Amino acid sequence: MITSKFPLKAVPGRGRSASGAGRAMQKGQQTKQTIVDAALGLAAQIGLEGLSIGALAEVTQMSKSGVFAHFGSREELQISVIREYYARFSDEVFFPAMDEARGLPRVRALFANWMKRVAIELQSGCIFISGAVEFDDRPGPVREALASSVKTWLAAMYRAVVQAKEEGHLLDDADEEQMAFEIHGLILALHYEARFLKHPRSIKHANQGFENILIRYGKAKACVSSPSTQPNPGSKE
Amino acid sequence: MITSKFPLKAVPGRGRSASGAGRAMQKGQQTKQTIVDAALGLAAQIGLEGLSIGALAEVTQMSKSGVFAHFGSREELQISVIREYYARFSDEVFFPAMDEARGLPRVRALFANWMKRVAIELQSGCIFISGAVEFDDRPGPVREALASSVKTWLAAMYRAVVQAKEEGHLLDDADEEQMAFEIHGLILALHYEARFLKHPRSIKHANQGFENILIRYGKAKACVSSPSTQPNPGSKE
DNA sequence: TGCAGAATAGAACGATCGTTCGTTTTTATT
DNA sequence: AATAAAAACGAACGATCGTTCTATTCTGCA
Repeated sequence: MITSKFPLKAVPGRGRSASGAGRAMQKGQQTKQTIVDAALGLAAQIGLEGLSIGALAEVTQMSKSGVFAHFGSREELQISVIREYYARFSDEVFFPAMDEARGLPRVRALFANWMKRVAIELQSGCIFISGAVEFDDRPGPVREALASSVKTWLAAMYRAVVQAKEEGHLLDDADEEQMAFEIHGLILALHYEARFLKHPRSIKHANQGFENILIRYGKAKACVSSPSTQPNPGSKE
Repeated sequence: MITSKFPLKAVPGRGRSASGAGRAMQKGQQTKQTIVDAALGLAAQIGLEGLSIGALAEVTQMSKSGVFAHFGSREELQISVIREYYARFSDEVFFPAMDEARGLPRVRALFANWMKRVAIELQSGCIFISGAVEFDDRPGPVREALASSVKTWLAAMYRAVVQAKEEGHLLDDADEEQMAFEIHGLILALHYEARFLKHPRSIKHANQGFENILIRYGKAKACVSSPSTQPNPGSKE
């Protein structure tokens, strides 16, 4: 399913056995990917903490110990799930938006893809959101892996906002960090009200909220809302 | 600790034993309150799903069965915790704000108290937020109790915004539902970035975000930010 | 001071959890 | 086809979970 490689992707060449110079490993990585896929779907519904090796074994039609052997611990399984989620998130949210022109168009694309990922897509939840709540008081490697992924993504969004200001799309007094915070809030409110409260107008509210942020921070001429018809897509990265 | 009664407070007169006309019940309710207090503190840290009767027994220095007997099921314990949280939330956020003048001052007070409750207060989390993530895919009476409490509170905030528009404090084209959504987003972003990411400027961002919402929706003359010095506190309710 | 009933304790249940270990099957290479 | 490593299984472990049951302690009222 995944089509490209990412900084946080699992490194293949770090097997536990120090014997030999790593010759054959095919079937293992393959079923491990199957397990992680199933785990990701499970974690999106019941959370990272709700992930159980027993339930995972049932879904994948394997034995508990067979599943367990691929990770060595439950925490390592959770971390693998986080890495996989980060990879898919990058694939669906970040990279497609890089095709848009630097500045406001790219910020628009990032927000739109983010929204699609968080609430519109399937009925599964976002583990960047559920995980934050589960691990905000629970230190350890899982929390660190999650926080690292989230920070990377939020920093990417922040960077896009900074570029928008550099490109002259935002007012001179625009606080980029503040703007990124408010955008984040819209996504969180969307996730909360759409998924938990089943509020039918959440998507509209999130979109309108984004436009309001642009009314506050954007220069008037840059506030047209058709991101797909940009005149100059070939600007350098 | 709780000083007043609330609509969602536990009803005292529904004991399980149908025998007799319910004469004496003092110690029971008292220790039940102790248990709920401890459970609330525990749930605020590890979530409603993380609540375990065993851990609760340890904290309260009671036996598991002794704790259990007060609720009859884990779900009933969770619901009791939700009711208690709702009561405290009302005490600390809603009712104090009712002393402020109808309209924008009251909206300001509600937001300020909400912020205090969610992030500034102790290091415990907000179960209205963590619970939403835990139960957004888990139907049942606990989810219903939680959603009911949250909806009651969000409706109260929405009502205050509607009143602010009625009082002429907001622009005529202001969408009250939209504005309440954006305010909710600020609180959620504050909770996320302060608690999980430990971001030091989250509180400032939330406050600034609120001011930005007022810039968008409020009439200029009503945008002064000193809610405690209102000229007419004696307007009718 | 008794006495009924409420409140708590204690032990045990079946289930599930993550994990360990020894064995067996499957895989990839010679 | 033979072989060694990798992969998966199956059973069991100690722990903890929510819950049930019976017995004991405590409380409030006559």
